[in-house]
Amino acid sequence: MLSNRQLLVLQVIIDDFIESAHPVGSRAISKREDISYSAATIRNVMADLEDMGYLEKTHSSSGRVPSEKGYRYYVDHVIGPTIKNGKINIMKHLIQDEFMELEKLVQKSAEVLSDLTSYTSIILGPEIYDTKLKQLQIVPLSQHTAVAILITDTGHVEHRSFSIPAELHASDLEKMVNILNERLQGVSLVRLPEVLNSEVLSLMKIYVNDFEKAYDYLKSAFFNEQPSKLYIGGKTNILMQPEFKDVDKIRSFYSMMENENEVVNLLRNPQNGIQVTIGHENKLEAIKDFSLITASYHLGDDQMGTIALLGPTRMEYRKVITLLNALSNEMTEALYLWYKNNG
Amino acid sequence: MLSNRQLLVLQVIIDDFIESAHPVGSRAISKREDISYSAATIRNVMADLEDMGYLEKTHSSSGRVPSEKGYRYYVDHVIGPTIKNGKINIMKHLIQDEFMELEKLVQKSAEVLSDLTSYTSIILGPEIYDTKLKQLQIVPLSQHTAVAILITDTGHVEHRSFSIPAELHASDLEKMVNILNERLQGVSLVRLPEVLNSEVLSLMKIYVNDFEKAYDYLKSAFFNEQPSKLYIGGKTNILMQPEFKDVDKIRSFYSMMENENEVVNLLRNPQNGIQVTIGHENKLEAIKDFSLITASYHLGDDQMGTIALLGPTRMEYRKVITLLNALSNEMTEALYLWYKNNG
DNA sequence: TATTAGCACTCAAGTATCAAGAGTGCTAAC
DNA sequence: GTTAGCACTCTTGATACTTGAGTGCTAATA
Repeated sequence: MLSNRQLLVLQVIIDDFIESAHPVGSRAISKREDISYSAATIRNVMADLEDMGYLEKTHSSSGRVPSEKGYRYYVDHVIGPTIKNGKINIMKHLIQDEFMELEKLVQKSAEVLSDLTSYTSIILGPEIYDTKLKQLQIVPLSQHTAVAILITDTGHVEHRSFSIPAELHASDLEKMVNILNERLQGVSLVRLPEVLNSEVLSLMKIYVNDFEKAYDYLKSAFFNEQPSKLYIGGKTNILMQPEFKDVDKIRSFYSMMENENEVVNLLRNPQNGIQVTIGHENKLEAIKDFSLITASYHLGDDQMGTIALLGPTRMEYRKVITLLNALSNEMTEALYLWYKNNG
Repeated sequence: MLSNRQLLVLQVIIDDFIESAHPVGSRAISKREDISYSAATIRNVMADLEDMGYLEKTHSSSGRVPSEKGYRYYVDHVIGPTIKNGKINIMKHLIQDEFMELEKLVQKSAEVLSDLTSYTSIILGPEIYDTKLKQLQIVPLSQHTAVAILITDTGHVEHRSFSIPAELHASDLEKMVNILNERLQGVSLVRLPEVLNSEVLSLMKIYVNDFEKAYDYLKSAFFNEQPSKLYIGGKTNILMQPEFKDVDKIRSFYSMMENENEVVNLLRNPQNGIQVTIGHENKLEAIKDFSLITASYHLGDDQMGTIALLGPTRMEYRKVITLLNALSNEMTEALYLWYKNNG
């Protein structure tokens, strides 16, 4: 347990370092208005904090720098309790645009978020779990090709072109689409493959010649790859940070960002609320120098998606956490409204 | 006009420099098997080439480095004549996938291209000028919202969600869609706004209540923004190049790449064939250190799109130009086949 | 006359040395 | 318990020196 004075010093050092990116010395601290101790006293406190693992030196006679443990303590005990559950109305003007699709809205939010901080923002989702199939259409383009279009009740549209096998007759295709629409309308997307197997397959056997081929086509066209909707904003922001002067670091960061799967895995956040992962707490090698703050947004009980900010461990935690918390609330609210209008 | 010897030396220097990224000295050249002159002779030649502006020194006693004029000469007179109009079958396996959409195919090509070189690849298009509208659909999602879907005869799908104004009745909406489909089917996309104005507007006046509102909605939903289909591959590749150690350069490069419009403008290439822009020949400040090689691919007479590679001025011109030339041929052929199947 | 060997000269880049400054830890005094 | 004082450490930037690669020029050579 830290004494009040230790806590104060830790806090001041972290605040200072977050702002300046330079190691903080005892004299600088003792000069501050809110500190009434001499440099020597501060030095003693700092030595204690270092022994406890909250601070580090860059070399034997340097000022102190927060360790990851220090940041952890700072986030958990200093910032955490002060966060109010507010909103800032970042998205207000975005939501008002009636043409705005859900996805555009999210994308826009990612941009705003990265502009507001100087970090990289990542937004995952929304994955609407009880999204239901609204309509399935197959529009023939020519004798050999057609485009399949899947529309959900949330206005999300997926499409896939495919060639029509010579064996499959146009009439069969039509029948198939009719069966599918009849049986699958209103079925939630996650249950689609299941229902397809249990209910539709048998029907197709009866009515559609060469149903297997058709079925295979259908399945591969829609139900294989679930594209994760990932929006990244401000990828160049980390280049502003003094800790990323090193080209190798930059490269490993950008390589990671280009790999969607890795980023998605990073964000899969089982817990609710704000989640802070500092430096080596991150499982991914490429971001051992980074901190990642994630927040989820919801509709009802289902987690819908994740907003995150990625920056150096020397991050403006207070600002970022407040912002992310607010935005997550706003998005939850916006989704609720949006959904009410569309439900 | 350069003498044979001068040309030889220029060529050797450029080849060497492209490979090593280090200034090339006279001794190194004279040691080469294909060079039978002493270092002193080479020095004289180099001095001449420098006077003519084809070479530069990095400092008064350094080896020589090609100037932009040098590269220009090299590209125009050394490489240009040797390029054969070949194909390499990069895309062969890509095209065989029957599910592949045109856009995916292009995207994949961009990836392959950047993997094959160590530069950044940019592909624009395909913009199919005589793409025709196949079908227009409006699927209501709820009382207040609907999603409009536009399908072209090339299998391209655009969609936009919008809210239905209270004043607009469902029956009107339906009527409108019917009118639109009837009148606009088969109309080429570029002529869409025009035909909309001339033919459809008057019809709508007659049959649809509150046609103006509906018309406005429609227009804003589809005909405003023409999304340019831009695919970029290997953005991290330039970080491998030794000339981009400087964080500022990296930042300005990535900032530019994030701005789609700028990139698109870069590629709008009025001419056919391969186009090489070296260093300061580029209009965009951010790529004054880069060379850009563009090639167009076609269907018939219309230019359809552009493939490009962006790398340092010290680029493997021979390899890149050969590759791009081949790929442009392949894409033209692939499009032809694709179109034949779909026409 | 064209080529080459030789030599003095230049510059970049790496290395060593030094001084200044910021900061520490410890001790002794308050 | 707090602080002043002091010796000590380490970084940083400046300066100088060395080395090596490379040049330009001149005079000798084929």
